[in-house]
Amino acid sequence: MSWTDERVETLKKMWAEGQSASQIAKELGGVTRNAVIGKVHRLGLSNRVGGTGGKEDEDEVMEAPAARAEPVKPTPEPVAAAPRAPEPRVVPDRAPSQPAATVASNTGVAPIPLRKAIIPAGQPLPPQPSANEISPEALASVREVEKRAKRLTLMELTERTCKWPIGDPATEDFWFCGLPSQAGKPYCDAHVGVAFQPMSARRDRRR
DNA sequence: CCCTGATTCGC
DNA sequence: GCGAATCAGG
Repeated sequence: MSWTDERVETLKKMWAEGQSASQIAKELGGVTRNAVIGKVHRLGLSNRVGGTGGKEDEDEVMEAPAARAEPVKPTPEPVAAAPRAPEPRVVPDRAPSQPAATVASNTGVAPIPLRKAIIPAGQPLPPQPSANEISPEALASVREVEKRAKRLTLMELTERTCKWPIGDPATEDFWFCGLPSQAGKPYCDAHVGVAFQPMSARRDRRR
């Protein structure tokens, strides 16, 4: 494989989107993440944005919120014709017994009724009658994480990537979280927090 | 061990 | 220019 204009373009785009070198390599195919990183450097776009010089994979809740009232990434490109203004979010109907079981065997046929659970991606999330069984902390955490979701497709999921579905399965605005889910669990920490809850917590929150 | 990007250096 | 090997780190 060689770096055709098209492939370079994909590389630039994905790198700008914050995708990891390995993900870009997977997308392109025929190259390793090393190749991607090498190319990235040769293209002179090593520093993602701003140039914090920081490493990667910064967990937790940001660091040093100092003088920062503007988003870090202004998104230079308008992307395609994707009117993702409101960007509806689906709150998966989680159940300890078979959470998002539709994921594993998802053949495109998704639970349509979920559409009812669509909520606007607003800042304050008022106590919802249906989703109020989830702790506010967990919800906040999830929203935060989903911003940084790897946006994996069904095919890209592995044993250690979060399989939490995000978006509307009926549209193109659908992907899987994809963040690390190490402990052999199907979800990342944030989503595990929403998917699995202690019985006591559920009962306490119950009316 | 999983993963990340950064750098080196023979090709 | 390319990218595997290696380094440094979470």
